[in-house]
Amino acid sequence: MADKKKVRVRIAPSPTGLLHVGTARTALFNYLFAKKNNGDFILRIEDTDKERSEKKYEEDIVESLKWLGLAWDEGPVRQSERTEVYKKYLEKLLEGGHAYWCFCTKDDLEAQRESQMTNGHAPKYSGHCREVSLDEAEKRLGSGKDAVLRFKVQEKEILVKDVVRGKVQFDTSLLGDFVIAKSFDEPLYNFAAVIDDHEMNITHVIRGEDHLANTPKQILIQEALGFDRSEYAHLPLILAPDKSKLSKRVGDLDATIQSLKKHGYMPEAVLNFLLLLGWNPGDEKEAFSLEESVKKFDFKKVQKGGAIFNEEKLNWFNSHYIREADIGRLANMAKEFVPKEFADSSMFEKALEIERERMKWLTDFEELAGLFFKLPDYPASKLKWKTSDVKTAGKHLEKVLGIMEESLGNGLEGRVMEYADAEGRGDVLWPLRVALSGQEKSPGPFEIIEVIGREEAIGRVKEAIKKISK
RNA sequence: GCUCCUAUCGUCUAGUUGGUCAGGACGCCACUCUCUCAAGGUGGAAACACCGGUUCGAAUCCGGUUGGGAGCGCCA
Repeated sequence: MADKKKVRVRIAPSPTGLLHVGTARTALFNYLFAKKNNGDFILRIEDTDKERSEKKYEEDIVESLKWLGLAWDEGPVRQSERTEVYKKYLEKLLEGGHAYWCFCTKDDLEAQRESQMTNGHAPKYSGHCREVSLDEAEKRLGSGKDAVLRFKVQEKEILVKDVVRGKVQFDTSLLGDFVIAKSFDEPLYNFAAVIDDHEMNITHVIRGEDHLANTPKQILIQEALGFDRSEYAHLPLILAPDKSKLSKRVGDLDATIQSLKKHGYMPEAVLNFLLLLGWNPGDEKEAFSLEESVKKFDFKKVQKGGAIFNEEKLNWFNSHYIREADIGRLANMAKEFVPKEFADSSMFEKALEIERERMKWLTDFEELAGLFFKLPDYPASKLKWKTSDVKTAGKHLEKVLGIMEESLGNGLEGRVMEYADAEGRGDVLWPLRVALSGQEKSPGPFEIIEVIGREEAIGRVKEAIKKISK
């Protein structure tokens, strides 16, 4: 049958920290590839390390992925709940002579590693326990000796066909017998990942380049177990501005999704930014919704070199999406970042609509929009237009006040503008706007009136006139 | 040290089979719009790491050099 296997990919983070932006991008590319091919995207929690894994981090992974909108089709599957599965294969490997018990102590291994390094060799396990027979090993185990399971590495050349990198060759004689489990109940990453990818019918392993060196080890295990080899795609790394692997912080941001969320970034901005880090659509379009990305995505356009995390560009995407977003949706997101009295106010959405084009982050709203809710205190001198004086400002304000009091319904803006055009826009509009906002920089006077209402506006103008006459 | 990966503006990148004023975006600068700010519009500065080859012609093909990164765990 020539039927192609259904595409199945996975994102497999370990819950040892908050979801990293690098992991998020890997998740995105997995998601895009899966959806593009009508395949499945699976979430697998790699929590075999009991000491370092924490439930709260798993929760963060789930929450962050949801926030980004990267919906998975299966999972979360936890490796910690699959020890029986791994045990079965561990036994099989042991029986087949592909693995053996190793009784070497950590100290011995450490000393070995160091001497190898100083002698200019790649650190590699000596194979010391390789010849210990299974009977003998079990005897020692029975007498309470500590041991780990090592994989017997067959020395050979392995050619990996990587979707983004092309052919990559490895010499496994450099590897040394690596540890695949601390015990029957404690499998380690390279082993557990292979078992799961097989059992879950993963067709394409899409992951960060930092895993490239693990690939030959995993292929060796696959071969020993008679598994099919999956397709591999190793994504370039996201780099910090100093070109090192992006680990902890970028500016005052943590390199985690949670940190981005807290700083007032929109999920679509983060996604769009991550999408263009190491991938390009082949044309000059830059703004992509998740749906559009799915249609456009292609591994041929994935970059090979690492990409620096450019905060400025992320910021640009963010302000772009703040301006573009559906106002109701934006309001919902912005509510988390403003005082309750703002969020509950009937002015909230109108104010947001006006201030959104000035916002770089959702967190900007509170400061920008404060003037709507409470007129800031300001000195009378601020009402003076640059080519004029305070007294003239007062005169114009009196006149505008008159117009405002007369214009009950519409027509206010037209009439004020008519007056302003006659008297000089700056002379009229500047004092008006400062009277309404109390600030040198603000939205236009009519926008402010639209938000705070005519009555409040009249009050503020009267206050300005009072300030001047004092 | 060893193995692997990688190399176009400051940054993200376009550049299918060699011929482009080396294109776009972010950022930066100028101008413009404008009562201010922001947004918008227009324009500008800004790159093929280096050295050799192959060729009439190389960012593109080949070789080397240098730089950068990752990995080398009883972490993932």
